[in-house]
Amino acid sequence: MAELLSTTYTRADEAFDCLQTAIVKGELAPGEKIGELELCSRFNLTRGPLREALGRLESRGLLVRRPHAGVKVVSVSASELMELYRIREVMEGLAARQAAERMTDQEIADLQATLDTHERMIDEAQGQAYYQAEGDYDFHHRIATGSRNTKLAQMLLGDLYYMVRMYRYRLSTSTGRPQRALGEHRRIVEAIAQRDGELAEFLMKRHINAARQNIERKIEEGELTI
Amino acid sequence: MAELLSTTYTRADEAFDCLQTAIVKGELAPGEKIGELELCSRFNLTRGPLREALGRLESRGLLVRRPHAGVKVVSVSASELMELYRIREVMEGLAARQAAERMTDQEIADLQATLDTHERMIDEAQGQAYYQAEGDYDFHHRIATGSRNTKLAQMLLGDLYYMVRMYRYRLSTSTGRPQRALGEHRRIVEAIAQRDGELAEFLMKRHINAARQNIERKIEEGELTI
DNA sequence: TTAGCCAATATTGTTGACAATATGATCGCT
DNA sequence: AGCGATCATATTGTCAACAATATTGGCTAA
Repeated sequence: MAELLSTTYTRADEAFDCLQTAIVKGELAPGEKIGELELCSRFNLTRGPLREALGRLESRGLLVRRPHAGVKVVSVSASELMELYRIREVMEGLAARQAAERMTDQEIADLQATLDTHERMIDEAQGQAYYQAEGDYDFHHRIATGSRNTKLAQMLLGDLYYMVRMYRYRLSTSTGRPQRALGEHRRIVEAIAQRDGELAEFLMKRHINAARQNIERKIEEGELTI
Repeated sequence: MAELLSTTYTRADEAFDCLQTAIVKGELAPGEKIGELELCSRFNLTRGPLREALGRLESRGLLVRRPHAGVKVVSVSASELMELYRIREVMEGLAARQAAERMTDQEIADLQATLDTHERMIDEAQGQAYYQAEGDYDFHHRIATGSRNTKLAQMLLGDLYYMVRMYRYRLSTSTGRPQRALGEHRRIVEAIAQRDGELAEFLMKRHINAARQNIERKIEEGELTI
């Protein structure tokens, strides 16, 4: 189960994907100190590719490595998670502004269709979890790529989202407010459709700020523990 | 020339540093396809640590790797360089705002002293190049760390700065305007000293925006070619 | 009893050899 | 003569053994 992609898929890539999803899904607990050979047997890998993957993961900030002492998954504190949302706020605001300037009409139409799908899922109620977990990231993913800013998309999709998703899985109890979030999404897309970059940036920043405050409040109320 | 740091320094770290500085200084030209064994002989390394370093560099976006085809240094177009400045604008704006809220009085005093040093260097005229190359990054570096936002500092210092510095070296003819930049720096520090985060963010964004427009203009005038 | 030191051990870092694959040139065919 | 396929080569990907080092447990001494 490897040669599915047209481009050749090396063992190191496989190791990287396995470890990344394992960390994101919480199968490797934060703060857990884990040995290389244990990881090898667990994912049927050999140490060479594994070490290369570990280097990449470390450079992405998902784990830390002390020489001769082993690797351990990063444990992000509540305050650090809030800092991630501050970064998302400004970066996704920029992405929304540039997306308003550069997305094609077709992409915008697809984005609106995506929101329709999300709405149906929310109406069918059982889709709440899906909406929060996947739908939300689908929306933000499209805007990041729509910005046509390669490095921006790379940083958002490659670095930040995995850190945030890691905690979305952990505090799996959906953070609520799907209807309100959908409304915010709709207004952002409207601004993009009207090519109003300034408004799109403002709305996106406020949207992420609201999500941050929502999580912050739940943490303070003790509903979520990190 | 290796065991200088208190923490143990592995060959992979050495390889990573060597390659990174080589790329930044332009010793490895962008677009250049380079073999692993050539890199090994050039930096007195063996392939294991080298490959680990290559993985890290790739994940940071400084080079691309195609399986069985070799690595090549990324070549950033002029428009992509401008996109990097857009990202810097929002991220460093956030850094300035958080620095205004969180830097200690001592750190702010040090920052002001740093600017005095820069001013002396500019007055002594020959320091122009230094100021632009190192002094500017010293200033931005201090603010990034002063934000107390670990991930933000990591992304700015680890990813963006190396990409930008890479082109600062290339278009080595100092991009000019040191006096104006120094004045902008001073005003940013004043806002931080007054704990006015909103103003600090505004001034920082305008500062970076000005730097971007300056480069953009020089490129259009043909003074700089990328 | 506890604190500090030392050694054994297990883990990581490194190395060199082996296997798989993309590239480039040569040869044959149209 | 131009184009395509095939094969040799060189480079990368992978593996397993060796060396170096941090940790852990035990021991000694205060």
